Amino acid sequence: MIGRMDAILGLFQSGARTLGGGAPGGGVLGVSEIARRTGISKPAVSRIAAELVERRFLERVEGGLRLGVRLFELGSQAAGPSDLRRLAFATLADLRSATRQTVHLAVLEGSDVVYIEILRSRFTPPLPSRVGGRLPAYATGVGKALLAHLSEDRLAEVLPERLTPVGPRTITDPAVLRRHLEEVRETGFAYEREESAPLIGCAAAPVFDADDRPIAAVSISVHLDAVDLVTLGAAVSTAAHAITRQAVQHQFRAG
Amino acid sequence: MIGRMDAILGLFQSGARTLGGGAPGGGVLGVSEIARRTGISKPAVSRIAAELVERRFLERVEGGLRLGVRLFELGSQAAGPSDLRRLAFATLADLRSATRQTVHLAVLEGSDVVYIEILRSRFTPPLPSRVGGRLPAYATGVGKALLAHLSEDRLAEVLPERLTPVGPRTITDPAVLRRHLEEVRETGFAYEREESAPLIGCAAAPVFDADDRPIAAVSISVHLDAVDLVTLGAAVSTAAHAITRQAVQHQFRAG
DNA sequence: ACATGTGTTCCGCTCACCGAGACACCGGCG
DNA sequence: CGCCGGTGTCTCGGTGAGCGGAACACATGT
Repeated sequence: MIGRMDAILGLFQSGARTLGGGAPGGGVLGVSEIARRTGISKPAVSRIAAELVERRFLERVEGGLRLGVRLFELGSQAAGPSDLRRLAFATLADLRSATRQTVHLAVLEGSDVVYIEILRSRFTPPLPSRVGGRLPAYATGVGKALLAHLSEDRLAEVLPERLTPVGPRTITDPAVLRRHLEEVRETGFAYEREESAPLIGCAAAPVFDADDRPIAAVSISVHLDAVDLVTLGAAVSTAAHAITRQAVQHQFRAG
Repeated sequence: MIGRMDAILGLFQSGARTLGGGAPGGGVLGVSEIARRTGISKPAVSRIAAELVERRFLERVEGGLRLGVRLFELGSQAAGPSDLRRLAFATLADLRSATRQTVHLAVLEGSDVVYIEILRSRFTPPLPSRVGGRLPAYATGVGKALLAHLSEDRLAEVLPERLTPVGPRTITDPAVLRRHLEEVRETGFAYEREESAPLIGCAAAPVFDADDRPIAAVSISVHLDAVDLVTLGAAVSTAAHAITRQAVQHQFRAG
């Protein structure tokens, strides 16, 4: 049963949602704990885990199991993210050296945002984001840049009815968020102040494919009183446009 | 059935073994083709694929299926490779700037070598290796550095009885390989000339964990008549030792 | 019109997977 | 020592999930 396997593997990445105090050591879980958290019987977990270990989807280590090298292999070959990453790298690097701040590239996945690439800067305080990590879309700059360009019904099915705060000033009122997204659509870029992490703000802009569907978003994160967000918005917009051009040229399509 | 899913996903990465003429566009396969290549019935493939798409392990694109963003997420969180990568990065970067050549970090996976990190150099001709890609261990420098330090029985179960050539001068005689590995064990580093790719050679050295089990290997690849391999062997050895120290310090264990 | 490819749906049979329970093992505590 | 609470694995009988042949709908090209 694939669903069960999915549930099991999901536990290992759930740590990514708890970005704040997440253990960077890499999640190690035991059979019993997995059984408890997923509701699957212990024998079943043991059996499935054994098979996943055999195929290197999991790895046995002292104290339990963790994600295996096979997933690393498959993940590095996932065409969507990898292509986008390669395609955008030069532009992102330019953006970082121009602004001297940390640059993010992310895609929308369900109601979350998944980080595809992160170019860190010494001049930006360390951020909890990780490549491959998730954050609720409505709480991040990249997320809002993407949400703003969804069709009304797509947006409805993607947005949770309850917005739970992840930063000091996360928007929790859906109506406020709607108004916010409209503004993003008009100005062409999104900004965010302390909605995902304390003292951190960012400006973000969407990247489109040939059919004008949003496929990703770029952002620059800064310590809030360091730089003017509007100036950054301009920079991030031109970078996003540049990546859009390359995406179109390489016939990159939305999933 | 997990085995079937594994077989299906495996098809998408099999391209990595055909490094030479591999399509970098990212493999796109149709249901029928998957059914043909795996021997699974078409309805079964359709069903399994549908479920994998739903869970984002696969992605529907024009013309078929390809690896999905979920694998990217899981892969980036696979603790083993990611930790090793982070741990070794600074040393590898130093090694590259010291030698001005392309640097590889790889682990052993079955009888293949899987590349964990690649730092490319302008001064080395472009190589077919990719992060997450595989190559038979016996045909690469990193592979031989790792094989040399396996126990006799581990080696026996890992080595295929028929060594098929992948480069102009791949070693195909098991006896020759054994002698070669012994030499590697004595000198502490491995070298390779045109065994994996034409005109390319490399020097490689193993990284150990606290129990002296080999966990990874570092290599420097060069255009053959550019640099002396023995000099590189010294450089790569000291780098490997440095990474070993860090691995021990961080209590990194072999899978 | 046909032939040949694609991918999905129907449906009855069967065997692989499930989970309760028992088991072996470990370390802590009295 | 025995007892406990924890871990992970094994046995085993009953059952439902997943299997594949066949038929289907939809694109191609001739």
